[in-house]
Amino acid sequence: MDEENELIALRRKKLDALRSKGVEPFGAGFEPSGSIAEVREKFKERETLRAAGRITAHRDMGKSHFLDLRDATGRIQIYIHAKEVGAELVDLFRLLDIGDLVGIEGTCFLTKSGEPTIKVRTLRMLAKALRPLPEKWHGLQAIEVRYRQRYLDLLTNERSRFVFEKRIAIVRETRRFFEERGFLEVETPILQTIAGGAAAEPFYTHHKALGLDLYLRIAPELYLKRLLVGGFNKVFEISRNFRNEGISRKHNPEFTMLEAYWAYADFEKMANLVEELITHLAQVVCGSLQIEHGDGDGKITCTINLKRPWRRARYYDLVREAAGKDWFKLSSKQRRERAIREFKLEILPQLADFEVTQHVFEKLVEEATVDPLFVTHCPKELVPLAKQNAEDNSLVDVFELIINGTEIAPGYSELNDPLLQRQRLLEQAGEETQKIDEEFLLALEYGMPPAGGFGIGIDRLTMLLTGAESIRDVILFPLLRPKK
RNA sequence: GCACCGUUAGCUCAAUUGGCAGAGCAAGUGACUCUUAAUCACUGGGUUGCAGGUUCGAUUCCUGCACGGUGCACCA
Repeated sequence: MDEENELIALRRKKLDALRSKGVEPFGAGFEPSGSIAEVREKFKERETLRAAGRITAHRDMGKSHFLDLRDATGRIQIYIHAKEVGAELVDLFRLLDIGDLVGIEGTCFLTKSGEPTIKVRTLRMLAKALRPLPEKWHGLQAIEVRYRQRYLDLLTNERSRFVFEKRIAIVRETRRFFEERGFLEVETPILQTIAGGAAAEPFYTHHKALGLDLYLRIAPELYLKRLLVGGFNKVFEISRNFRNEGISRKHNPEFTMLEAYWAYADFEKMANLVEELITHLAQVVCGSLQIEHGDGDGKITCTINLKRPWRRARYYDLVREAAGKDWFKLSSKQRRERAIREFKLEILPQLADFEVTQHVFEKLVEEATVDPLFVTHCPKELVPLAKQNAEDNSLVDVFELIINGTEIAPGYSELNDPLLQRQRLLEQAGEETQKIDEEFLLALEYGMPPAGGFGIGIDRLTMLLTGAESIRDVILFPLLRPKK
């Protein structure tokens, strides 16, 4: 079908014409004087420079032609004059299209309007584009195509490229942050026989030679803790996790997680570390602690203030603030009535009391939070892998960091009692005792130092720092159904 | 999985109540020796996502399907 398209047919004809002239349309081995930004820096009138890039515009003046040559670093204008170059180059030039990749060599000069321009002396075809690029002014708008053919999005939408450059900077700076503090970056298995460390539906796969069913990890946690047992006292991993769940604005089936563990630290120390990390990233990546989020038209809808210190508050206090001072004095029935009538929540009758409270918390506290908030001392039912609070056994020593209505990072004082850990995992597994990671429990029995740990979803953090409203805008190739 | 919305030229978008499917960019031809969203003239380009239905007539109304978006559900 596409082969019938006249635009493609024409370009194929030009491709054939190039070959019949003995010009290879997909060249190799061109050495430019640098990236186009570097070429602009080296630009000096009458100097000879070489540049490589994609032709993105062609302004035809008859005998004079101006073209824009672009790469990710910038744009430079090149110039060809029909009477000042040989017939061979003119012929070659006629077969160029917008979108082609070329390498040129020529002399620097300034046009009368002062534009740095290279007058082409030789031109090498590097790659003929057989399909036209999206329109130059509006760029590529179709959301689906931007995800499916991300290269077109990156090529035509500067904003999109900035988002991914920021994401790259976030990962790079995160590594530097941890290395400066003596943390070791480690790699742990993605293929696991038991998908532990979180409660999520895993993907499964199979190893042929071993005849072994395997899962893709849902979290690296249980392996990082084995390393704490092994004496690596400060470790972190930036890793892809896989969860076989629904896709949404905030969920992609594969996503990138940062997890860090620090022996002898506790959840409060980890909260400090998270605060330092995120403010550092905001400073380096955004140059500011005021993060603006806007709607599609660029109107600013909210400003997140990351200035330290961040508020820390206990779970029960926050619930009382939002749901009423008397909330925990109410009967189970009264709470349900209030949740349904006043807070307009859907509360199914089979929910436990703590789940009713959690629903209220999510709606009234979480969704309303803009600036960073550490929620601490959660009820233990919500977080079974954390240490119990020394003064109140119904609470655990954890924080949940909330920014802009989203859970950004949970952190714990990690449970290191192997017997209690076994009990919690058993409670969680219920009937499915095969899901208990015995190797992990074995490791704990050798003694794991008390430690603080936390996890941050890199994707959601990138959303926060770039103002992206969808996780697909911060993942280069988000999962989509194949197009038939 | 459920609900709502969307899908028109290579790209960005129009199309009145159901009445000849259009524009800009891109493309082709021509003009122009400094343009830069170049300009000017002319030309080509469409199975309106796919399959049905209603109708004299469907981009428009109805049904089903595909893909996407948003919300819900799922998501220690």
